[in-house]
Amino acid sequence: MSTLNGVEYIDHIAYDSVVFGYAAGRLKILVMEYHNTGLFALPGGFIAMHEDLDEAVKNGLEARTGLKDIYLEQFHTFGKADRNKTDEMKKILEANEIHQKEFQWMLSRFISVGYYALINHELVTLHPDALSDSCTWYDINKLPKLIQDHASIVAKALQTLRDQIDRKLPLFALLGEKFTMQELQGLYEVILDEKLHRGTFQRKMLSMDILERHEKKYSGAANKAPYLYSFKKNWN
Amino acid sequence: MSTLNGVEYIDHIAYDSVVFGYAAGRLKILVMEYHNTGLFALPGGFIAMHEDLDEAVKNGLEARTGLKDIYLEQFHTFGKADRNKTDEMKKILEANEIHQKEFQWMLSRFISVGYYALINHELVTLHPDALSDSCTWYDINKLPKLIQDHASIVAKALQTLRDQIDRKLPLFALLGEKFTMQELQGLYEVILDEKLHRGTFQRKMLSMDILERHEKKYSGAANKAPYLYSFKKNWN
DNA sequence: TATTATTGTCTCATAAAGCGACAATAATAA
DNA sequence: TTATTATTGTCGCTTTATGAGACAATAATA
Repeated sequence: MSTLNGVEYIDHIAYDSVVFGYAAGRLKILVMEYHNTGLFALPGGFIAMHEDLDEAVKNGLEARTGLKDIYLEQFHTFGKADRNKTDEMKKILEANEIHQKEFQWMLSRFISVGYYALINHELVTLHPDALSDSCTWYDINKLPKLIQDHASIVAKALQTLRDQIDRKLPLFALLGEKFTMQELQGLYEVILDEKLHRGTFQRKMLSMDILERHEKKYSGAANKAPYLYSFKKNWN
Repeated sequence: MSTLNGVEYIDHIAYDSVVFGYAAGRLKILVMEYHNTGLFALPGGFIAMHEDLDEAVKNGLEARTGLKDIYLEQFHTFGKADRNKTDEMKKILEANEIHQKEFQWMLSRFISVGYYALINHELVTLHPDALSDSCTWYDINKLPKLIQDHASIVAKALQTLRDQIDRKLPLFALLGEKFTMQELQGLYEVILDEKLHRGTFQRKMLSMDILERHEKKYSGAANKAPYLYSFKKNWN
C-alpha cells in the first residue's frame, strides 16, 4: 500500500484510459506529456484502497476533463510482467526532482486495466496532472511515441470500439446533442476507417429506430438542407 | 507483497476462471468446494511477482486440470470495493486452521481478472487445491450458491462466450477431436440457449470452410449414419 | 428563372438466413 | 428379400439484409 497526496493506493494496480473525441472530422485521443522528458503517455492513475475500480477511472477522468457522467467502457487488462520499463518512469520522476523513497513504488511492476471513454471535445477543459505539462488532443493517426505498452493499449481500445460500434452505438457522446446524418456517417467512417455508402447508411440508421428527427439545418450553401437528428431517450 | 509456499504474490490482485466443459449435451463449469465450510467458489489464484498475468492463469489451470495449452480468454476485470466479503474468507481460513498473521492478506480487498477457458472434459483429471475438498463439474444451470460475486463472474463469462461464438469459434476445445454435425449443433444450442434450424446450421458451418469431413459414424441405430468432422488445421 | 450541390428516398441486384421438403441410408421387422 | 422407421445430406423457396446507383426535392447563387 502506498500513499500519494495523503491518499492510500493499491500497489501494483493502475488504470489507463483511451479518451476518444471527435473534431473537424478526425478521431482524436487525449495524450499527456511529462515535464522536461519528451515522454508521452495515456492519462492514467491508481485505485484508492476503498474506491471502486470504475469510480477511480471516472474520478480521474473528471479531474482531467471537468466532465461528469462520462461514457466509459472497460476493454482489457494488461498484465505482462515486463510491461513497465523502469528507465522511463525514473526519467519522469527525476525530471520532477522526485527522489524520495516514498515514490519508489511507482517504479515497480503494474497491472493496468484499460478503459476507453467517449466524450464531446467541445464540452471539455483539459487539466494536466502534477507531473505533466499538457493534456492534449492528438489525431489517432498522428500519435507521438508513447511510453511502455501504451501504443498497444490504444490499438486494443480502437479495435474494441470498432467491434462494438454496431452493438451499443455509444456515439452520441462524441457528437453534439444534434447532428446531421452526414456528421454521423463521417464519425462511423473515421472509426471504421472505411468509406460507407450514403443511402445504405441512412437507411440502416433510420431503420434502427434510435434517432429522432428535428428541424433542418440551413448552412447557407446552395443545396438542400439536411435534417438534424438526436438519439432518442433510452435508445439502447 | 505476500508469500505463499515460498512464492511472492502481488497483493490485492487475483484471477478467477470460468472453465467450460461439455458432457452429455450439457454445458458445465468447474467449481471448488472448500473444506468444512459448504462454500463454493470458482478456481482462482494469485499472480506471482515476476509472472505474466496470462501465464499465472495458464499455470493455475494446468495445476487443476493437468492440461497444457488451454484455450483461454480474458473477459472482464472485477473491481468493486465491496466485492470481498471477509466473513466468507475468514470461514475458509478458520476451517483450515489458518490463523497465522502471514495469511491475513487474503482477507483484504482484491481486484480480480476474469478468464474463461474451454476444455475437453474427457482429457482432464481434476485436482483440488490445498484449501478445497473438491474440484467438480457443475451444470451451468444447476450451480450451487457461490461466494462473493462469483455468480456474476459466471454470468459475464457466459455472455462473453455467447457474443464471441460466431466470431472466433473456439469450440473444438469443448468437443472431442472428431464430432458429428448434430453434436456441434447441440453445443451451439446449449451455449446460446436456443434451438437452431438443422439445415441452416449445417449449411452455415460447411460454407465457413473450417471443417474437415471424415468417415461415417455408425451408431447401430436404424437410420442414416452421420459423417464425423474435425476442425481444419489453422481454421481461424 | 436557370444552375449547382446536396439530401431523402426509391428501386434493383446481390447476399445471407429461415424453413420446409425430399431422396438416401442404416438398422430392424415382416 | 422387402417394407418400415428415424436420421442425415442437400436442395429450393421465401424472407430479410446489404450494396450500389438513380431521381426528384430543395437551398442558395448566377
